[in-house]
Amino acid sequence: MAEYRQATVFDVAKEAGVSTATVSNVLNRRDVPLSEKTIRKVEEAAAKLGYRRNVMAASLSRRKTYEVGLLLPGFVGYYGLFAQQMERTAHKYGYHLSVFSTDMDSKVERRLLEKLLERRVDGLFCHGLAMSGDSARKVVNDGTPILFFNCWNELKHLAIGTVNLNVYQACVDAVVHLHEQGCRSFFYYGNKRAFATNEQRIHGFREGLRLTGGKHPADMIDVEDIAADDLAEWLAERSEDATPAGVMCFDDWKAFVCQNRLIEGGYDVPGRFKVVGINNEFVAGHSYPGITSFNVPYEHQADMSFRWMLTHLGEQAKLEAKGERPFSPPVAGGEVKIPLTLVERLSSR
Amino acid sequence: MAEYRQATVFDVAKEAGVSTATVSNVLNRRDVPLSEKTIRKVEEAAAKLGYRRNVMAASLSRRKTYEVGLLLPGFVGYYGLFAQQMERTAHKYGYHLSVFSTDMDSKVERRLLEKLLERRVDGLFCHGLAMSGDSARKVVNDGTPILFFNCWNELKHLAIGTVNLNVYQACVDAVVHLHEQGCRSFFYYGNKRAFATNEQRIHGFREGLRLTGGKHPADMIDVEDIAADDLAEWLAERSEDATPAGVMCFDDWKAFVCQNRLIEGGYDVPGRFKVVGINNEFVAGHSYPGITSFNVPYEHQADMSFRWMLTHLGEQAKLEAKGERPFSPPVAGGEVKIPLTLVERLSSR
DNA sequence: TTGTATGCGTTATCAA
DNA sequence: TTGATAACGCATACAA
Repeated sequence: MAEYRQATVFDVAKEAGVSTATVSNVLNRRDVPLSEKTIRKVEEAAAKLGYRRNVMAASLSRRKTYEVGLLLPGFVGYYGLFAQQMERTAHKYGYHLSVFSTDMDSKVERRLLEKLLERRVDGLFCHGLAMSGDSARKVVNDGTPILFFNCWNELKHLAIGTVNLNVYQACVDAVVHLHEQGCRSFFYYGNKRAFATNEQRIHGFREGLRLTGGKHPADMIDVEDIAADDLAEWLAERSEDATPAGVMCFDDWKAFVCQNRLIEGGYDVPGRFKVVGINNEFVAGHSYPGITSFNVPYEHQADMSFRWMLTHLGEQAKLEAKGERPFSPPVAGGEVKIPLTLVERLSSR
Repeated sequence: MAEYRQATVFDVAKEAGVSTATVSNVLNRRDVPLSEKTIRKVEEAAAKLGYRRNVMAASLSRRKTYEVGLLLPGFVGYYGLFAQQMERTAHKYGYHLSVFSTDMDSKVERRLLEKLLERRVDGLFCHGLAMSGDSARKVVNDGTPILFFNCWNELKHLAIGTVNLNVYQACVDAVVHLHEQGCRSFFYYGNKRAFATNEQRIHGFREGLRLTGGKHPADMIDVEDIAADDLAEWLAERSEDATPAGVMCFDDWKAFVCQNRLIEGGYDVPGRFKVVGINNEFVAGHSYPGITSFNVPYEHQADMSFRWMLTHLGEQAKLEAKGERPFSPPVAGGEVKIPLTLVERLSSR
């Protein structure tokens, strides 16, 4: 129905018998003084006409979009859950979030970035795997603030800050945990294509080995080098039968694949092999055996990221209105580490 | 760096020594005739100044945003994968996609919808579970075209069309398949809270029972009524030991939970119980035993939806430019059924 | 083939 | 406390 033109401030102003400026003032609850009567008049007129503000016009006039971008390598697993939380957090602070997935394709990445800048997003949140150096410099040069999360490469110096899950520490903890559970040989099942986010885990894994005495046999596997079908055999050949071997995996999905291939091969989990993942996704909790993992405080990570960004954008007022204490970020360009917490399950008991 | 004001068409025009209209014409490759020379001049000027079009201004002037909304009940599993595909498809057709998750909360739904309408989206894609009647009517009344997917309730009559996965037929096929594999008793493990999308499956399940002779024992289970921990025992009590029982599940995640609880309870899958899911997610393919499921043609579903919407928006030209055959939608307000294809795995062999 | 002028719907700056 | 009015950046009918 309704081929009527949408009502504008102008229509509302006429209906209420005031000026457009007054309408705008009422509807945006500004700091200017307004009489109760005009407020009521305007609000009634707006309701009557079904007025709905035009975001384009407002953004154009205000020279601020209240839109932020989120650039991810993909949509599944951790990425999707983080996106969902970021969206909630954005709305909580009165922002609109545009989520894009680069599919790990640099052509796509460049195109999406261009789209984001054309939309004049007020700020950009970006996963370390989702942005190249060229793109990052383009954004900075454009004057758009960028905040990284899960970024461990040199690009982070271009950002206003970085919010990282402490996967390093998680891997340290995992090895220590596996050792406590009786493991005397260790494997890391990783994913080269995840670059720095993989290397962080490797560092943690090594540190864990060091802390547990130093000289247990250990080896690295990568999903790129060993087909899933060969995984169980590969692990069995390289580990003793007497004591359980611990397998630290890149994430829950790798752990899931690893554990299922082991079981398929007839190896007992957790008797012969113990498995640990990261992210504590649904699949970890509902597998049998349940997969030991690390819980991610999504809300905390998202809130931290957003408050940092808002502070940079000079929106402290907004934070305080939300009852949040004014956020004092770490050193500009610094890094915040979000701790992950171990969730023990049958796969490592 | 760069606290310069962003370059505008005006700046480009001055730099190139032409008018803003010419700049706009060149940059939008319109149907108007343009001399090679001015095209080059304008493009060089734009590149030199790092000009980037302002989407707000363009949308405002054009009275069209090239933005469409996608309203989902959540972000995980099928929803997330569909969102990712819709985003790709949107970009392919030159549109921007704003994805929102209602989290199955009607307050959230209303707020998000309002945001979408404020942004003057050209159209709205909406999951059947993500929109109430009031909201749907508000959208229609607003004049914004809406297209549903996976919607089986009466709301679909408010839409320009509906694109549904044929889960009914999938369930029919599943029961027939399980029967062929030797099952002589059947269960449907569903999810009441998914309303119509659950009922479609139930209808299919019943039809499958009818087709396979009619009088095999069968029963319904719902995730709301039976705790996952009790599931295995519940199923065992209600099925004979002599022949395998088939469990058709709402989706792969339910199948995953079901299968793992059965294995945990010491029941053989697929010997004692055979399990089938829907959606063919990663978890189905990489479980052990692999879970028989139904593959979803995401790209097809997304493309079909988009072309339907674009046709409604009068953008046939855009479709043809993309080399697509002009889409002739089914009856306006009609329903398209997307077939799912069985993927056999060990869980039902 | 190119330029002029106007409109798009808000917000913000003044002045009243 | 409220009202004119000038931006905001782009697209487009119409004129040249």
